[in-house]
Amino acid sequence: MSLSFFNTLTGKVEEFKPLEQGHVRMYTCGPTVYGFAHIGNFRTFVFQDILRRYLKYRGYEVLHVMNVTDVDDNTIRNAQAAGLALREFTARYIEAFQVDRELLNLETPEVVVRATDHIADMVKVIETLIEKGFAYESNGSYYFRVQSFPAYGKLSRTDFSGIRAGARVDADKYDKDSARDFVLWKAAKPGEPAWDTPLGRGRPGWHIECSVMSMKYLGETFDIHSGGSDLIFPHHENEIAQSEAATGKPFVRYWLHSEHLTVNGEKMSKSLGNFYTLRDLIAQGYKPTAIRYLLASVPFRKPLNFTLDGLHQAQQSLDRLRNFHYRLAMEKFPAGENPAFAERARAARLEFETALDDDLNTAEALAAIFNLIREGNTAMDQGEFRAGDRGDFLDALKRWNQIFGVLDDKDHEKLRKLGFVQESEPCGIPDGHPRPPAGTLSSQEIERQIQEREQARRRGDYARADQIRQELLEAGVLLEDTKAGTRWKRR
RNA sequence: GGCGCGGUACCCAAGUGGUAAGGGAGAGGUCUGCAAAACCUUUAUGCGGGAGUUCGAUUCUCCCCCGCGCCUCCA
Repeated sequence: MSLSFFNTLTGKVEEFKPLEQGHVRMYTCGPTVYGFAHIGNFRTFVFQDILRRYLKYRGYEVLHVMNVTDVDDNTIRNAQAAGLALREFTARYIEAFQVDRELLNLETPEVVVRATDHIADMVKVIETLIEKGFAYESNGSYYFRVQSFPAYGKLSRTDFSGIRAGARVDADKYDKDSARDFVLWKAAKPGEPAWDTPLGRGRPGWHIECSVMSMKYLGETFDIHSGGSDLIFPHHENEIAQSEAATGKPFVRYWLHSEHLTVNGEKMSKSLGNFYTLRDLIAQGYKPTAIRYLLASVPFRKPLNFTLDGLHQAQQSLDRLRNFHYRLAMEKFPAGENPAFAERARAARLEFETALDDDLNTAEALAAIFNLIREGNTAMDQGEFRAGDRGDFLDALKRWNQIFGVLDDKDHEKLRKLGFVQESEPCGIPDGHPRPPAGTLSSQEIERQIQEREQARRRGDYARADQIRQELLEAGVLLEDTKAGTRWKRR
């Protein structure tokens, strides 16, 4: 089976064929930087990350552009509330977003662009739309005339030909010819940031930035555009209208939309106030990789109901994965090899590739790797696994992890580096179980104490050995005595 | 009202016209100085309800029930 995606535009799963062989040009809608992103936002960003990783895995050269919306009603309002200039205010949350991305192991797109760096480009496209008769001016603002673009509604499968009864017009804010028309350029208001342009003094509307920046870096027609399902209408519908009206060419070939993250069965959103940021969860002692695992484990087109219990389960699953990886890497096996295991590892690889080829079915890809783990453990327990089989299994895990990006536990290092781990500060109590303070001991110190415990064990001083183990546990470090030696984990 | 998504074991969650992946949790077992951890085994005659098509449906069709999303703030 070849790589296929569900395309919102056609409503079907379609084989993916990029415009240019071997190259993929894709645009993803990034955050509006007026606060910390919440994990609902990150569900989409994790999906987009898995998408770009898998495209690369499949041998494509990926040119990925992501935008940052740094001017809109929300950013302006919050910047004013904070008493900061817009640019200064948004810079803080852009930085926070980058920190969160690093914690979640999200790859950096080839091009990251800010709306306010592209005002002139947007003005040019709006001028083109005016020249071609798709846009009009009203009280210093400019609007796209939806009626002039017959294909309007093709993405969201909505028929706008009839007059909608009860449609409300926000005429108190702006003057539009029709309720459906959307703003391209907003006339300056007192006290708001504004740019002096040939269109007059004002600021861009939200939708125009994505059209302009995507086409600037990717061309007038490109392969993939993705975002959360709430962007289908009106944002992406409007992008299509603006872009295709301006160029006369198809805008995007494959539209990919992720379903929402819910909490208690309701969409997680800032307006509902029912959201968790990454930082909220870290403060409660949860690991960023566990969050990534959870967000990645449900296929992107399925709703995902977020619970702390679910996050705990994700953490446990991740431990199982890492335990096997550790055992595979560290345990001593008899010399030789068993060809059946090389074949088994290869089969597992094909299974997860087939799963991901099918519209990025991450749940099946997980099943493929867990089946390999179980069979590997059994073979090791029964003494059938050979030293020469190690490489094949490691290779399968490594390839799987190129997509999932959760196998290595760098959480503690990253949290420390990024200033999240305070010396001697205890973790919270996430699920009713008290947790010992974590992060106060360096890896070197832990290793040293393990050495000391080993010596105590060898001379039969189990009282001392158990004391060290207990002390480490109280410092948030769990010891495991395995055949391959003593292993430690931070809790 | 229009459009769309979902309802699978205690929890999370795949999937197929031919008889239910995987993970968590629970239970049993193995290993270990001890404990912990780890590992193995095990847990749905059943896939929201009803009718139909079929040799056979959880999977297709129709009707119904429930939850959620979008319908110019929103990943």
